[in-house]
Amino acid sequence: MDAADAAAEAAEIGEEDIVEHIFEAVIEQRLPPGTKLSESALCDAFGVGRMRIRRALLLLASRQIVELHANRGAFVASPTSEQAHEVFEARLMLEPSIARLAVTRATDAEIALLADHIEREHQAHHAGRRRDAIRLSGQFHGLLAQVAGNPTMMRIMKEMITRTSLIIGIFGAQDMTDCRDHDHSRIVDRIRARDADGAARLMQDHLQQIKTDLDLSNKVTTGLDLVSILKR
Amino acid sequence: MDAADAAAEAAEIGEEDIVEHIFEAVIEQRLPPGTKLSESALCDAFGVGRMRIRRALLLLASRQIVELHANRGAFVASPTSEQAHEVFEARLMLEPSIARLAVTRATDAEIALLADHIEREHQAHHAGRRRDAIRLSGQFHGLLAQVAGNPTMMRIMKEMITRTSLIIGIFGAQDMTDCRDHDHSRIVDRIRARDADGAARLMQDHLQQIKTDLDLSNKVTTGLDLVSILKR
DNA sequence: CCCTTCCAGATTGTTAACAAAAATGTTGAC
DNA sequence: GTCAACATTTTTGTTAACAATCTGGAAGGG
Repeated sequence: MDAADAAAEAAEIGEEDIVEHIFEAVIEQRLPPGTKLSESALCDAFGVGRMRIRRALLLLASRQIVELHANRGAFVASPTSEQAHEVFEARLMLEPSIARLAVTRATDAEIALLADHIEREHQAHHAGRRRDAIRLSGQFHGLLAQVAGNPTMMRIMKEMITRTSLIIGIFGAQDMTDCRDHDHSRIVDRIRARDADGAARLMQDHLQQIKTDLDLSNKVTTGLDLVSILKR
Repeated sequence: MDAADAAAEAAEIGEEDIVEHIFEAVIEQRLPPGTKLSESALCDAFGVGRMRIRRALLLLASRQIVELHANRGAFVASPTSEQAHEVFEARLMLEPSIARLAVTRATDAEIALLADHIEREHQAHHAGRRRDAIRLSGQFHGLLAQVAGNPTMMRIMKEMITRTSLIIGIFGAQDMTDCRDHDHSRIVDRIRARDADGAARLMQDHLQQIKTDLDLSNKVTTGLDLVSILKR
């Protein structure tokens, strides 16, 4: 259906669209880490030539969302526990500051938008729509970066959020729903109250919580590991 | 000579090398903003096929170092004053924290490396080797990110540093030597003293100083501007 | 029975020719 | 003489065929 959908769009489908599509799929954990992304498969999935796919994969690789192995193809990235540490360290540096900025710059309309987003998160969570809940949970952090009003930062955050999805897919407990929407709700409360320090601290606690919920001693699920495991 | 040099390497020259080379040239302000990067020129500059060049340009575009205009070609990016604001806002978020991390993690050997680097900055500055001074000044921030020990952050910082070079090229005064090496020296002093707060504050002041030295009311120097300027 | 070696199939990487678009230069009419 | 339309040239974008590499399995030997 993806193929039909994409083919229906027809006309012009740029590599940016493909990148966006794959980003979404990774965030929703429909593409687990280590999944092979063969060129021919993607070609008739999106109904475009090999060149576009190749460029899209290169862009995704430059964003650390896929890994390119020479003569072997493209695979959805499998972050190591070290990389997971890195990502959370970076997010802990950035996102409290982003929350501060959001407090400063959020218009009433944007606050309403955030509240609405949280409502949808809440609904998806209670309706058991796990996939939507995961996606919305990630998108909340992206929305916050958008409210902060810095496109450069947004781009960085989009990468971090997506990589976090991969990390949770590898190291997270199965019942874990990424972020609890309650944490998000409290952050928006602080934004509404124009409490920059409070929002920053809540964001820090929130990220710390997510990180400690992970089991960073687990190992990767990529093909190369099977080799090293089964070699014994 | 670049062509001969690159051709001499021969054998295998990956797109990463090309990207790195262009990064360096941009940091040293040998490639001013708006410079056209025609494929054929790059082809015989690096002695590789058009495909490699194309991939390198795409990677550079994904890092906001070059702009790709459809059917027009690739140009060295010309950040707007808004984008300049964004970059400094992001750096002001990141680098104080990076400085803190560096204080925590720097080994004695790394501190010696930083001191050595500053010495070279000092020499280049006083010898009037402007190009070297600019490059070393930028590299100091990269080195600090390296000491902080987070590759993900290093990648982000490399992009920020390079974009800052472009920004200074557009909005900076001609006599401006990017960062004064004295600021860097004081930061390393704080690292040596294991004073995280001090290092972070100095870094913040340092970046703020650079930003206020810019004249962000200037306009771009790209081809499109000539049109609007000469139209009168 | 297991291991190594080799071959067929499939997939990726590269090259070259081709198509399309933009920039440039020229001609002709007003 | 100036402007506009047209033709040429250059540059970028795309496609398709070709080459190189890896995967998986089968055959052969230990």
